[in-house]
Amino acid sequence: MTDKNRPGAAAAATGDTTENPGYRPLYKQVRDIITRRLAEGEWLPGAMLPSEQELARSLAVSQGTVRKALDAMAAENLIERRQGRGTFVSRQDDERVLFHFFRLRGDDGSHVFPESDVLGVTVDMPEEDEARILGISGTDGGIIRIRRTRSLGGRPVIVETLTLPAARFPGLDERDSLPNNLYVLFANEYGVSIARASERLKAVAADAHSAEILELAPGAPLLAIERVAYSIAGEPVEWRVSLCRTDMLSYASELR
Amino acid sequence: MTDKNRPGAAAAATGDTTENPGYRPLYKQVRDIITRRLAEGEWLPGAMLPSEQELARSLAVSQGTVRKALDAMAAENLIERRQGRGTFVSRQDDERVLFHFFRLRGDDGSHVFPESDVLGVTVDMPEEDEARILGISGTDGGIIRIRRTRSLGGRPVIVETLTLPAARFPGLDERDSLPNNLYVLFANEYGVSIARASERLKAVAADAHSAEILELAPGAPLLAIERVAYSIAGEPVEWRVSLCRTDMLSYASELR
DNA sequence: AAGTGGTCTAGACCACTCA
DNA sequence: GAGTGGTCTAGACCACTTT
Repeated sequence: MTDKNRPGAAAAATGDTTENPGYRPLYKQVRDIITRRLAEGEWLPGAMLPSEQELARSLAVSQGTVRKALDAMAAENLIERRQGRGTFVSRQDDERVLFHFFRLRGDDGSHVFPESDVLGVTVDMPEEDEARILGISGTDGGIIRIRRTRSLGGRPVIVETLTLPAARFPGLDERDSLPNNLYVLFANEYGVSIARASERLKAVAADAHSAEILELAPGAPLLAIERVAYSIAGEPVEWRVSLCRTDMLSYASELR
Repeated sequence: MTDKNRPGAAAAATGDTTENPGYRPLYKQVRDIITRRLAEGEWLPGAMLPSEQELARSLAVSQGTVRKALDAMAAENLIERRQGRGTFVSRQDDERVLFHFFRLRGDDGSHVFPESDVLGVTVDMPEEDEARILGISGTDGGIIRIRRTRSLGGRPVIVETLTLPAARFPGLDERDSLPNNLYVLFANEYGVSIARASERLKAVAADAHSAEILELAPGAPLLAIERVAYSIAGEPVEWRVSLCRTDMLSYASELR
C-alpha cells in the first residue's frame, strides 16, 4: 500500500459490477485484503478484529480509509461494529443473521423455529444440475445430500433436500446427528461462513410423497423455495430445495 | 444548524430503530431535512439536487456531513448519485427501480414485462382490514379498488387487486385508462413516490374465478403475493394482492 | 482513565461529464 | 476548463464500554 492508486491494482472478484480497469480505490483494496484474511480464517466468528488504528498502521493507510473499508464489510453483514467495544466477525447463530436467512414467519409476523428431523444423508456423484449450480467440475469429488423435515409443534411444515459439495464438508455424512441450524455447524466445524444466498420461489402441487410427509392431500399447494448459498469468498456451497405448507406460515420479503 | 449536536434535537420518524434520545448526529438531521423537502415535492423525480457544496453552505454544515446524508439517502434508493453529473431524484420508471419492485422473473432469470388489463375500478368505503393496513381512520374518506390481470404473450399469468386511499389519488377512478406501471402514474400525476414495500408470500389453491381467468383448473397452485407499499414519508399508500401462476415464472429474492 | 468506534471538519486531489 | 461527485488524509472531539 505504498504507491497510491497504482493503475494496475488487481480488480479481485468481489462482486462489484461494471468496474473499469486501471483504477481501484484504496478503501476497496483494503476491504478486499481484510475480507480475504477473514475468509482464510485469520479471525474466527465472534472474534474481535484489530482496531481501526492498528489496521491503519499495519496497512499504512489513514484511519478514515480503514473505516470506509470496514463500513462496507459491515453493510455486507461480514462483520459487526459496536461503538465502545470493537469490530467483530459475524456469527451465524446471531439472531439477526439467523432470521436474515430464514424468511418464513408466522401469519402474525412472529419468528418461528421449526425443529428438524433428518430423513437421510447420502453421498453420491453430482447430477448435472447439481454440479453446475455448485460449480463442481469432474475431478472435484462428490456431493452430500441431506433430506429432512422441519416441524412446528410436532406438525411437519417443511420437507427439504440439501446438496453440499463433499470436499468442503468431509465427514459430514458420518456425523451422529445434525443440528437444527446447519450454518452454525458449517461455520464452527468446517470454517465455511455463509455470506449471502439467492432464492427462487414457486407455487407447486404436492407430490404423493411430500403430501404424505406433510399430512396433506396430493396436489395441495406448496411453496417451493430453491436456494443457493454462497461463502464469504463468493463460492456456492449449498443448494437447498424446500417445500413448505403455508397455511400457517408465509415468506416475508422486504423491498427497499 | 447553528448549535452543534444540541441534545434536544427531535428524533423524527425516520425508520431508525432503538434510537436513544438526547443525541442525534448532524448528518441524520441533514438527511431528515433533505428527505422532508424531497417528500414535499421540492425536487421532482429525475430533477437534480443542489450540489454538495451548495447544500453544505445553505445548511451551514461541512461538505462531508452533507455527503454522508446523501449517501444514506442513496442507500435507501431515494436519490441517485452520478460522478461528474450530480445527484438526482430517483425515477419510478428507471429500470433499476422497476425491477426492484417487481420480483417475478422468467425461469431462466430473464426480466419479464407483463401487460395489464383492467377488469374494473370501484370506489368504496374501506373494509376493516383495508383501513387498518392503509392507516385510514373513519373520516379520511374511501378507497379505490383496482382489479386487473397481467399477461405474458397474451396468456394471463397474474390476477391482482389493488387498494388505494382515495384521498391520495383523486380522480384516479375516472381515468380513461391506466398505465402498465402504476408507480410512474403515482409519481408523475399525484406526487406519490414509492420508497419501499413489504411483501408476504404464500402458496394457495386457485379459486374458481381466478382459475377461469388464469386458464387453470380450480385448485391449481398459485403464488399469492401480498404487498404493502410505502411513500417516501413512510406512509402506506397501496395494498396489493397478486395471484400468480408460476409454471413459467418464479419470484426472486436476494438475501445478503 | 483508557480504548473503542462514531461524528465533524477542512483541505487537497482524483475521476468523470459536459459545454 | 468548469463543475460534479469520489477518495484520501489529518486532527479534534464525542459517545459508549470496560477496567
